[in-house]
Amino acid sequence: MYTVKEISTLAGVSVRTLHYYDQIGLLTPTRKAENGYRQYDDAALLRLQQILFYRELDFKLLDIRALLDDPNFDQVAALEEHGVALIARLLRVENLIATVDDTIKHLKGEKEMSKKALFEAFSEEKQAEYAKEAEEKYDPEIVRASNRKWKGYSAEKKQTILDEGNQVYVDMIAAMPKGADSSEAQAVVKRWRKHMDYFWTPNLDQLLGLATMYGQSPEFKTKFDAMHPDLTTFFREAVEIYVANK
Amino acid sequence: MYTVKEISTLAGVSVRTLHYYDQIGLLTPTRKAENGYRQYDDAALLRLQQILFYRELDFKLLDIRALLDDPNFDQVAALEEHGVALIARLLRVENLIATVDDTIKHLKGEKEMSKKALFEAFSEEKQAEYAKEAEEKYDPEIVRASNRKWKGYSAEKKQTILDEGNQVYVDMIAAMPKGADSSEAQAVVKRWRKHMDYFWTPNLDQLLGLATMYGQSPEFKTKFDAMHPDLTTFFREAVEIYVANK
DNA sequence: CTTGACATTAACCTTACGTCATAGTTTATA
DNA sequence: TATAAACTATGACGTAAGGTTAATGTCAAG
Repeated sequence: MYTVKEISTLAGVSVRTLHYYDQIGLLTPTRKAENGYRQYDDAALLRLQQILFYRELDFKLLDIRALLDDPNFDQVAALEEHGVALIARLLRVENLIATVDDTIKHLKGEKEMSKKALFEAFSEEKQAEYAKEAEEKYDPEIVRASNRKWKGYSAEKKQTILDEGNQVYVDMIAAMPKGADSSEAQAVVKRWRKHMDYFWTPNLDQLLGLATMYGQSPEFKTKFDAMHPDLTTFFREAVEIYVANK
Repeated sequence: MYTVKEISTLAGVSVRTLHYYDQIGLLTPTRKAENGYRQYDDAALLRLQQILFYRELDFKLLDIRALLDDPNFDQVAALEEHGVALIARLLRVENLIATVDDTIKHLKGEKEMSKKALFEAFSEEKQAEYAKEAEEKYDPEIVRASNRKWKGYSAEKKQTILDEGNQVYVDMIAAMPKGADSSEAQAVVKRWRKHMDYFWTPNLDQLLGLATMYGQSPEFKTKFDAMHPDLTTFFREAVEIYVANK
């Protein structure tokens, strides 16, 4: 048997919260001692864990109560639905982070930003985009598809594609003196994106992730460094700008 | 001059919200017409945009008011601080998504899970971990440091490191018949992680990201496929298991 | 026998609005 | 021009999930 304090520290919730959960009938103590003290057993503790789990998923407490008390409730369906919502949330947070970064740069005078760009992160279209993208991202099928795509090419085709890739890097080096934000560099990024399409179709986030990884893997770094010492940095910068300007 | 309704639809907020913002002095209308109607100009619209921006970052409305009204407020500092909080949020959401996936599998009977694993996502240690990781992730210095590290090696050293890397992949292929969760495969992953250390020190998230990217970049995929057709898939699986077991 | 840690209930406070209710104003239409 | 539809205003209450006192009771240790 645990006291409120014990449960409180074990589960990391406040005593007030336990009182409240008792009050709304979400988690009633196993029994009450003569002195009126609440007492909880292991089953109660487990139930609390479940409550916390769903609470973290932004379920309302009363919904959680209904869910835990109704044995007919389809937990899997509810979770899957919430999984998509979570991915949308993830995308929104990622977008916010990018906006924060951009705004800092903007305030430091390192970056020009239109009012539109500054605030489009929470437009309705963006929200819809998050939702759509979330559904795609949640589908593991999409990853498998990209693997199938590559496997479908013949050996020569593969070689052609790789050669085309190398040409992109060569052109990128040529564009370096003009700056990462030059139309030349941006055009190369665009071609690179198109090139990636032979394999899979990365979204903007993934595109940036790829460019970043190019600078973070020893193997790649070596190859790029051999072509030009500043290529990885420049490449990432150019992609960053490309992504920022959508 | 805009009416409440116009602003409301333009900015995607309710009329009630505008009333409320007026009430707390966060966004007072440019002027009030004789009939008492609120009227807003473009400046007000811009201020509303700023309000929405900070609101989205979870600032309290009264803090936003203070922030926007005080010209001495250090916006950059506030944003940077909030950037870290946002990354922590991102990590938490990522963890939640993983937990949801696992829980679904668990409910479908596809996966064994200890009670501990089911609920560790919101333990205090985890929260602390998020915060710490967020600070690291947010610090751009860390990226620059990894570049410096690699540049510091001599040419022979670099070659040695790359050879060691290839040896890791060869050993990984050798471990394939035992399964991705075999101690052999896991040991190779551990070595790979250590190997990466020559270049930078990825955290678990980044490790997984790297393994994923290996399967998503044509260049890498080609190299790996040449060694063994299932290497990328197996490699990622093994890293996934490694990361899951921390 | 006192002190400090812990327990109880009760009641008000909080945030950022949503939701009526009531009433005046403007605009579109019959 | 009458009237309905649409918009505006203020005021007041409601909400979720507890936080924050306050007043009081209980228990183990010194």
